[in-house]
Amino acid sequence: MTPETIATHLRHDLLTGALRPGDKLNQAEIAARFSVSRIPARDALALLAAEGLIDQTPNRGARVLSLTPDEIDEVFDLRVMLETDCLARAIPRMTPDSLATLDYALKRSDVEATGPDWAAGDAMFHETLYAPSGRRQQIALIARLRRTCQLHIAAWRALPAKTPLWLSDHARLVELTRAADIPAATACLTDHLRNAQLTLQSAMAARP
Amino acid sequence: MTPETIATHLRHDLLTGALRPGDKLNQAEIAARFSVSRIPARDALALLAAEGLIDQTPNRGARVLSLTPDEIDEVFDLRVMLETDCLARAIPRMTPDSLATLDYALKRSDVEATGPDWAAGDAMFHETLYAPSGRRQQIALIARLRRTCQLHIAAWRALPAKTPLWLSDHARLVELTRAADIPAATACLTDHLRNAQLTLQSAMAARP
DNA sequence: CAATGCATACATGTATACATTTCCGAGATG
DNA sequence: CATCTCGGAAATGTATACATGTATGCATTG
Repeated sequence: MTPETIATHLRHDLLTGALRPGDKLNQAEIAARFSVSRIPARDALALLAAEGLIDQTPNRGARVLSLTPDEIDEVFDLRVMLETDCLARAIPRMTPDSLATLDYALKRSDVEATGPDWAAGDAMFHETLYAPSGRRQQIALIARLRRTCQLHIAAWRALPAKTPLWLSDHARLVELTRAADIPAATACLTDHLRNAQLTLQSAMAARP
Repeated sequence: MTPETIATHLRHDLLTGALRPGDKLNQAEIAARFSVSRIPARDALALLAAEGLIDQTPNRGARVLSLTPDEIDEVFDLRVMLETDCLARAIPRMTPDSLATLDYALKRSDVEATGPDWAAGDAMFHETLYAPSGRRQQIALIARLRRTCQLHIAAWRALPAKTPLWLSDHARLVELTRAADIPAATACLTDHLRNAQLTLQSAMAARP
């Protein structure tokens, strides 16, 4: 059981709502759960801290990242900026191959949408959408910001109710991408993200 | 000697060119240098990895981040996007107080510009410039990207020769910010960054 | 009764020792 | 002569034990 494996399990818990913002992560508990000493448990926490999913304070342990509504707005603004730019760069570089891969990703995310790991399918779809841009740094940054949002979305169960909506958004994104209509595609993506933002914000406002 | 302190020292070495991209970071050496066991040395490396300044590969140690010219271009593109946006948001929120602070930051960066830690002064100036935007996530992201560039700039000694140029850019940025001329200020900032990008690229091309 | 200080339990941080993996070069082999 | 294999040295990873720091409750005090 390596630190990466442990981090993967914990990441899953974080992104599915089993661990919620503000929750404390105890080294000894993690060590016991995975039958290792505290050292690899610490290493796993360091990995998650590097991804920005948890906050570590010296001598005070690790807590799940907890963003304020204002900070969440900020992150969504960043995502709109970075993701629309990435999509605009990806569209001119789409090949028949990458479009076929995208179709496949759409189908897969459709299937996973009703399961417990719907977020993984969503993330996979968007990664596939942006991949042809070839912007690895930017894509990694986007994935990171997406995860911090997903952390809160999962905790407030803010999206599953609107699954049909974002699935149709995805389908439309693929259409517009195939049509190489950059303005419409980026506008659609912006809408898609702003919707998620609103849904999350109202969920957080309803149950603080 | 805490891991944070060790990381601070190492970060200094990284951003001043004492440690260059691709260099290996040996846990035992770091531990010996700071008279601690390997555990805090490992923790310090984890902190630097979280900042994106080094790459860690399991069982194969840590190496200083080494970006390809293409990746550097990508990072500069991201910086232009994020920094101009941040500046555009900061300008309308400038107060007499923040402008005075900015003047002070300009003077300080001027003084430090000829010293060995010129980069710290540069970073401080830009942070002060963006601070009124109130966008903490964005500013943190910018600082991170700036550091990855600085890592390469220091290694190739790519900027010191052009110090007068970027100092005058800074002065002009303050002027335009005081005049609340957002288009001109963001254009100036874009130029400033593109110049740094070109200088670094040609330095890397000259001595690969 | 509120506030402060203290003691104890608990969590995190560090050192040492040992296990495992990787790296590098000597030697054999085709 | 090039390539492959193997062995030892060096580096990283992990477990255990101990040290240090933090938090919770209770007693004390104003």
